[in-house]
Amino acid sequence: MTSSDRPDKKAVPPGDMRQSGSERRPYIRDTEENRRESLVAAVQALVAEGGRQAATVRAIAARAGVTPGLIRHYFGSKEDLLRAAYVALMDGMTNKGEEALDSVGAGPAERLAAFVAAALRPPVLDPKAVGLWAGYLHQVQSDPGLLAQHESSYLHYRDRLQQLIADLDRPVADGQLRQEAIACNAVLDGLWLEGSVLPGHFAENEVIQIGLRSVGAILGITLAAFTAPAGRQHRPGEK
Amino acid sequence: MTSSDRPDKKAVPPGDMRQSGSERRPYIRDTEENRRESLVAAVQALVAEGGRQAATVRAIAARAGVTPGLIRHYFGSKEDLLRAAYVALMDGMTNKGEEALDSVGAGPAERLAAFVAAALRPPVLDPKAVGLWAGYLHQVQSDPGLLAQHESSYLHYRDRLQQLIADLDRPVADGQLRQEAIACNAVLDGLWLEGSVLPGHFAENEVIQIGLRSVGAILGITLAAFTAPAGRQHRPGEK
DNA sequence: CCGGGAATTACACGATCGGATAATTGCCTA
DNA sequence: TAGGCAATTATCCGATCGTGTAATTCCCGG
Repeated sequence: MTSSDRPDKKAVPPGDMRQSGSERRPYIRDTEENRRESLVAAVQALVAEGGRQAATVRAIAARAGVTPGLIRHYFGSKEDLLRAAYVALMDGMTNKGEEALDSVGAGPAERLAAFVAAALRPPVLDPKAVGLWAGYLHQVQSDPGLLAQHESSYLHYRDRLQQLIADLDRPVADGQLRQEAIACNAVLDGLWLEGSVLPGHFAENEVIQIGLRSVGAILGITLAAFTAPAGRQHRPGEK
Repeated sequence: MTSSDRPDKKAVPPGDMRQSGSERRPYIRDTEENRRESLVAAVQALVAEGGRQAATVRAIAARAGVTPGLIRHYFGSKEDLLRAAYVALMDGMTNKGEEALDSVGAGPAERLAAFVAAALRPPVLDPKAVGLWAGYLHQVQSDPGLLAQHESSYLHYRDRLQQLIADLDRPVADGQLRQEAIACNAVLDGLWLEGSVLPGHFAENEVIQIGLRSVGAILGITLAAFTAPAGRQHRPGEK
């Protein structure tokens, strides 16, 4: 439907890119790493915006600035590329929490609060991120390899959360930590979902405040209701 | 002349359905309502299992036991059918909570607990339901009509939850109910998500117990940790 | 500065998609 | 019970999908 991609035959190139005689498109060689990253980024952008159906080989190639043949050259097939893009997504998501812990003090409650807040603001809380996650859901449910990857990432994130909870100096019963981690993780997931799908229904930092208050209530403590640190945790390499 | 004398039609039927002479498939007339419901149900099943990409006109028709032409006959286009299926989905989801309240006592805490538990067990907590929801996410984000429908359903559900919270006899501050409703709704959403995507990671009724405990902690009360009522709330007309 | 080979593009093909239109048939009614 | 018409099916069509395969071009090592 998109008239932006080139038809199969060189019937009439739109006239904007290549003007005159049917000359072959010039190109520059690039490293394998760069090309793979470009293609993965293109897939993530397309899936986030329009779902899996929007990630056609021609659209991916156009977004990455190459021709469709490269997809098959660097990845065995379109399916392999989608798999690689999902793995890259999960790695990036889980790393965001770790990054938030680097630039904060050593107090257990403070660190937990920073972890919670990081999950409830961009770039994690973002309509694009939810779209990307949703676009991959069916593939995760059907592909055993991706399901294992998802389980691993989920448990890793939850274990990190549980460790932060355990670092608080509270008397805990047996098996209590696990259920608290599940509950707090659910709060983060739910707020992430609602805040991303329906932005505009929440005031600035309201989602973060609710998250901190709820996690604190579940754990029986009071988390610092500190508002946005405003640009402190921006790190090179992030968007 | 591409050796495809039979473009679309089954050049060689697998031999299971229609056997020999090309006789026209017999059919029975049905009411408009039944046909629409069949098509909507087929769409929901296909989207839940394989995402939007699996809901092709041919697959939908096959699932509904008709031929693709009927889709265009009863709905203007495939897109219109998908829209109708989404509206039906949201209506069904929000009604599930109301149904759970019909078969329970009048105590405010008891009613809230029933509402929470209903959201955390089948048919609401179900991998298919999450798949269906995810399959529609991009359409919701892009289609203004569907976004309005989603907002309406979401707010209706949250208001119902807030009303149940308000019915508890507690001293509440100004604006507290809204944030509590958002937080409790987030807990339900998050547990619904995790429990559906990763079944098997939680023991029987564990999700419900965590949900009751978390909602209780957020509201500062203690919800009855009652386990499964085991078949009491099954209602005629439910699947 | 110039060959050689890998990187990249170009092109073609079969499958399938959503949609349009014509043909047929089941069923209500008179 | 026969006629008529809406319901349903059958068939075709252009577009686009993913993927092979051949042609071309950039770039590095000598």
